[in-house]
Amino acid sequence: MQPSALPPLGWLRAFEAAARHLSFTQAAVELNLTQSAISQHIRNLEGFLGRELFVRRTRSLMLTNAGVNYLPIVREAFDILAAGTRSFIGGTPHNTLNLQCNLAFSTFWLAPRMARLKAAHPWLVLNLVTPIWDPEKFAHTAAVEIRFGRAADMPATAQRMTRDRVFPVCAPGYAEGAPDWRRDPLFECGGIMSNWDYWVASQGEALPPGQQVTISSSYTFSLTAARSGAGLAMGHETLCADLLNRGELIRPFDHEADLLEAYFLIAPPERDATKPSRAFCDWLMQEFSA
Amino acid sequence: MQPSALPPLGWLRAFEAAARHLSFTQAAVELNLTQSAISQHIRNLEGFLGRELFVRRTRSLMLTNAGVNYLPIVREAFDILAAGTRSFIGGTPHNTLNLQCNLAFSTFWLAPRMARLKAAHPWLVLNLVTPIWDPEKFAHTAAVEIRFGRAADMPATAQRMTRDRVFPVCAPGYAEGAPDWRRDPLFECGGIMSNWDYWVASQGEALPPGQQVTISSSYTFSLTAARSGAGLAMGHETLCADLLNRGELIRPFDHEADLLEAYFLIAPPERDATKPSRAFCDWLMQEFSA
DNA sequence: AGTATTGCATTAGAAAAACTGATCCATCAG
DNA sequence: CTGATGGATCAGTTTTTCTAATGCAATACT
Repeated sequence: MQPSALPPLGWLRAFEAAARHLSFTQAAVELNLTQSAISQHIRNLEGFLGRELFVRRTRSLMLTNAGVNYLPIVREAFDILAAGTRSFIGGTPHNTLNLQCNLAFSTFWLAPRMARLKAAHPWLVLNLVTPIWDPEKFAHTAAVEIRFGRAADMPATAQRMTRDRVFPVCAPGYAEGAPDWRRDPLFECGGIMSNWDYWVASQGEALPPGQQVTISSSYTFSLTAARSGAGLAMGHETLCADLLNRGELIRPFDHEADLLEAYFLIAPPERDATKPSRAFCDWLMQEFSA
Repeated sequence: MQPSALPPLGWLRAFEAAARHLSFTQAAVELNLTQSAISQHIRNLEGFLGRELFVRRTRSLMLTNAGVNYLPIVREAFDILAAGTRSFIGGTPHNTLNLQCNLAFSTFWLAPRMARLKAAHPWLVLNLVTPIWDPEKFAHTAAVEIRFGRAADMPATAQRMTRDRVFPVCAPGYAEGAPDWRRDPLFECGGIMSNWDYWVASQGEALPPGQQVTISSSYTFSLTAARSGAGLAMGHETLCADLLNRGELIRPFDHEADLLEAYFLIAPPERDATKPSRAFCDWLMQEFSA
């Protein structure tokens, strides 16, 4: 982060207010300043950014395109700071939870259980953040994060939620009911240890030299490929449970192995948890223990 | 927004740096200030918030619990401002796109097509923001938003993507192939016009007085209910296409009606679009025209 | 047309803040 | 016991922010 790349808060605040009112004078009233101060702040900000933010016509004020694009950025940052600071100071308790998790968990585990969550905590507003193809970026955003990986890679506060098994899965009618992992197309997602090599090795065998595995960047893709009948994917017990139950996927082989990774819950320490984060975490742990 | 509830940017910056280095002196070096200045800023911030942020022990510095909780808020706001401002000024071009859309679109349309997107733009990093049970909160965050609703409710810049039809859907084996919308459980999501009443009325009939519709807060829920064999849901052509193709849902009745709502793409104006947003929007429109 | 009004720009100076440098104090290492 | 480390404090300076007064251009009104 290059902190020097940030304009002073006051300039931004002036910009935000002026953009909202489309009037420097009005903005000045709102911020308890003079119109002169607003004018200067805007000018400074424009100088800083190297672009005009407003079109000043004699009687009316308009945002330039640049202004239109910059406004949401500023708003967002303010919202976060304001909401965070307020709830921190002890003002309005928020009922919104920012939750970060990966696409596969969101699609195959969370989405089907959303109705249950809603039933348990009707007041809870969830905001789901799903970084795709960028698992490294652990958002500062989210109050609660669900992360997939090995225990060793987790921070000390992470709580293990799952203890999975892995096994191949495919579409019901695939290969007329006679799939063969030695020949058929195999799918898996990159960056995890519990892959085809691992499963095959766990029964004392090895993939034939010619047998290639298609590696995708998200678990969702490989599961989707298998579901659409493209081949065999390595299934994780927890995420596949629903699909197996509904008969959208089947297990063509009996052999299964331990999933070396697991889903972990990373949440603020108990005593500082907010109401939404506590409610969600409790619900989550309960779902997993059931 | 109560702007007076925000501490000055400088204080926060000092806090962020000090928390990172766990040292006022180090933070001072990073920010090109004196240790004295950092110390004062932190003290001011602590006074403002009414809580201690650090535990000062003679030789070492620790964050308090309050500090630990406040840090992510500050980081997040900075990240947004820094990233936004930087890309705005024309520094590092970002390859990340923040996209906001609802859960149903994300689950039933986007997720299955993610592999295609990845193939078309391998460099693109997507960050999906899915507000659940709070459709009103249009994130300022997202550079691109996909919003569902009536044309009249959209901003002028919104681009219509879909022109859908609605029709009932249910699980393949439901009611032994003889479903009856006059009697069976009906599901729909609240807040949209193209509901059961509308579809029934469009063929000149009316729901029997006793016939109740279960209203859920998200389209995903009602579709999931139907898919699991709980009853009949009102299907939208675009979102159900995949499920119908895969045979997970069927259309028990022929009659269909126009979907009064549609999905709209809300994106920055062409000339100010960033590379990721342009790439994504182009891909999206192409998918829909195909 | 002439005048009043509205609204942003500009300037100089006052007020407030941020910052520094010197110094103090507590703790820890040796 | 002594020196070094690292934060706290304070007085004074520098910088930024803000105001008040004024100017200017365009519109509204008579």
